[in-house]
Amino acid sequence: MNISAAARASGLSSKTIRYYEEIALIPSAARADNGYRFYDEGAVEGLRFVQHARQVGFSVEECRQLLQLYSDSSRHSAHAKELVLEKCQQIELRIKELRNMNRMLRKLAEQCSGDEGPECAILDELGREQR
Amino acid sequence: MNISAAARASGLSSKTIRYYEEIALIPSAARADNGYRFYDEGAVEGLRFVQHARQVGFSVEECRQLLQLYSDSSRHSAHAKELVLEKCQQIELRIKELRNMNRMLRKLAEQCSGDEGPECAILDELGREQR
DNA sequence: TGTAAACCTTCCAGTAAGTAGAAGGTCAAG
DNA sequence: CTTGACCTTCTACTTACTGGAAGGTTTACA
Repeated sequence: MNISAAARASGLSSKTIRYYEEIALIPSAARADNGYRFYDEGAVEGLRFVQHARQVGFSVEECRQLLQLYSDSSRHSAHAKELVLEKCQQIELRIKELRNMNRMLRKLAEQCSGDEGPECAILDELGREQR
Repeated sequence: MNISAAARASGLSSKTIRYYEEIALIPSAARADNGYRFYDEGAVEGLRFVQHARQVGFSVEECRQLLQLYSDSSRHSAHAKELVLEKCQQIELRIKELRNMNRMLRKLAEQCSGDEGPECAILDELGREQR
């Protein structure tokens, strides 16, 4: 399986796979005689693992930790669970922040007539002092 | 008012103010004889404007557009309102994405016993094929 | 046999929005 | 006169890739 097939199989792009190898997130791929990288099922599993972890919000560095756990036979599942629950909390916090922004934006939009005239409560409000 | 007072007054850091000047988001500050930047109320208003716009989720480039509107006497308030509502939608989309991630994370956490043993549904699941 | 498309390789540069730190000048207080 | 808190510019680092250039390989087709 060459890199673009591995990309299809894992949901990553070829570029991203090379990048992950470069930063040693994944081990260096084996090479064919012509210098092309090739991937077996085990290698693709590692790629998928990272893709899924990234997809649910883990950073690349966090993926590194998860991969270590993945290949550590003496791991405690509590450790993985802790990482997942912590990530949950981070995401919930971010959602709260975004909801707050949205509330402010809607308040701004409400105050603006949205017509052809130049007077605009949004722009006025953004320049004003208080919170 | 020197840069750190302007920073306090606007809610930005001195570093960020210099950065915004460097990328020409805000006009170059006036200079005192000693070479220090100084800011009058008008300049601080510009800084506050950007701080508020960033706070509600506009990118620096979007701030540039908003500042143009801000200083355009022939503007239509509809234009500002449109930018705000579009940003609302972007944020709502992002919230949906984050909620989806959270749902997946919670599902993973549920399946994991979270004990001292090595078998872990989270890690298994991340390496597995399907969605 | 030639060639064109579609792969692959490496390397360099750029993105967003700052932040950190170094080296050095200035100013106010005691 | 020194100490600390300012200020200046400059360079480099961050995150997680993405784009593109230059060049090698493989495969399909005329």
